[in-house]
Amino acid sequence: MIFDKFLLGRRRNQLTDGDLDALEQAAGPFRDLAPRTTLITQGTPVTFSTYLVDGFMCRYMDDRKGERQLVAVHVPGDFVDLHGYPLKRLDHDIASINACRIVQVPHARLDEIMIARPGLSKLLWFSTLLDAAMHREWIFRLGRFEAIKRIGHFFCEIEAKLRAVGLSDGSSFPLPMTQMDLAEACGMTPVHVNRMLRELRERKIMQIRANSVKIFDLAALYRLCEFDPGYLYLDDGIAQP
Amino acid sequence: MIFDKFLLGRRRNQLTDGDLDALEQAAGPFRDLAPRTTLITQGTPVTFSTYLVDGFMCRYMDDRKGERQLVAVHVPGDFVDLHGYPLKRLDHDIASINACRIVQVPHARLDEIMIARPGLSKLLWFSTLLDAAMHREWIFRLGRFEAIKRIGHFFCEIEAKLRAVGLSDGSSFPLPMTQMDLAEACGMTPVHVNRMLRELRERKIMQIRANSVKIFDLAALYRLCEFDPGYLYLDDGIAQP
DNA sequence: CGATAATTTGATGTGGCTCAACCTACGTGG
DNA sequence: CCACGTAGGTTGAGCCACATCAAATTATCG
Repeated sequence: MIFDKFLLGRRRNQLTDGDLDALEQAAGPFRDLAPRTTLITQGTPVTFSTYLVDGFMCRYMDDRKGERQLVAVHVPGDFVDLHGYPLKRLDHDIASINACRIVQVPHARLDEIMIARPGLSKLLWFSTLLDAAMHREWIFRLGRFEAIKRIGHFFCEIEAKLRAVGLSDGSSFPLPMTQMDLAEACGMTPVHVNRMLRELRERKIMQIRANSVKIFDLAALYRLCEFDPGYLYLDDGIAQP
Repeated sequence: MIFDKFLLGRRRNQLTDGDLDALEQAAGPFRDLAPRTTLITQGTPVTFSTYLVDGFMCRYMDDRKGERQLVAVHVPGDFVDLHGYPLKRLDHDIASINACRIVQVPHARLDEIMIARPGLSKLLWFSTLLDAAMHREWIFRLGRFEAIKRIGHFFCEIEAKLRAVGLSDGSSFPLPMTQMDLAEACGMTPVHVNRMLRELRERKIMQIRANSVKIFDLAALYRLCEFDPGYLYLDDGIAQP
């Protein structure tokens, strides 16, 4: 079962057995990625899409001075660059954060799915729009939140996504990101990330160390960052604080 | 010809006459919207999607204190909330900026298109992913650019989009946004927007007044904001500075 | 165990915010 | 056709959140 986490927590029940079979048939073999490996470079034409089986990946853009901004962080069960199928080339880079396992689906196979399986096609489309919804929330966060809320909100999102696929129990979860990574995700400097993490720790809300996050008070974290998981389009009951 | 601007400048030639007919058949009658009218409210289930024939619209989210962040600005030829079709409800509000003309397409008709026209379906999917690509650029802009580049980059994007549908000649175009709107789009205060606009004026790069933007030196503007229109997925030759 | 990456802390600078006033354009009604 | 109200735009003064720079401390791993 390669796609056992795909859309888990989100309309998974609309995937028929036939749909799942079609996906499994379309997928290539498992591939392992070393940590911090660039998989796709901006602008290069792409002919397959990548599904993340295990590990964490990210998408990012660099400016002229080499300053990096993450635009997405991906967890197991995510179709990392399914948007590359209609787009044909990507406007950003994609890389692993830690050691990852992926499978790749050739776009030619997706063409067959588009013709034969409109229901599955619509769900694939839906999954790319989830990313767009998260993009919007990131815009909101960067445009209107101060540093501590930006960081906190980011953790809320990752926690909710991981919970949906069974990788968080609401009080702790793995996260192989450095403070530099967090800074690149939240539009701030690593130094300031460090100070904000200290504040979250001192306020007994949460703590991050050794690639693992501990949440002491998820309700307080939600409150602090005005977190409302509606934009993640999760099935009811998932991601309550 | 309702959809004469749809995907103009972007793979328009992949739309067959049959595809266009199917779209025209699916669309309801013209509808006129007064300026500053909310069309869709966050969270409400949607059963149709809106295509913008004329005017400017925007999508936005508000925080607890009522501070607003725009997440997209739409121009004629945009399918404003096509993403509502797979998503079924929206995570943000949609409103007109000035007086707009729209048509609406029931989602039931899009279901028929998904079954009968995989090629058109893929182009519709593509058009929603254009918005996602713009979202990513907004994230980048908010996370890594200082105020003057944020504003300038926003103008570059709007100009390029308008040029693709024939509404800008590269040196001037209509834009019915107030400085407050610009502030909400660029994650800053109206006061600071005003100062940055003054700087752009004094540096003889561009000027905005009476709902109209004049660009004195587009190449300089591109240079200032590191603008690269690649993420707009325009056909070659459009949007050169 | 030494090299290297990551985290932590302090001191100082500044871009953009806040608050407050004033100015200008424009639509409406007397 | 002018008086007035209102929305939008402009400017100044002071302040603060976050950046920058620099250095020390602590993990991590071959």
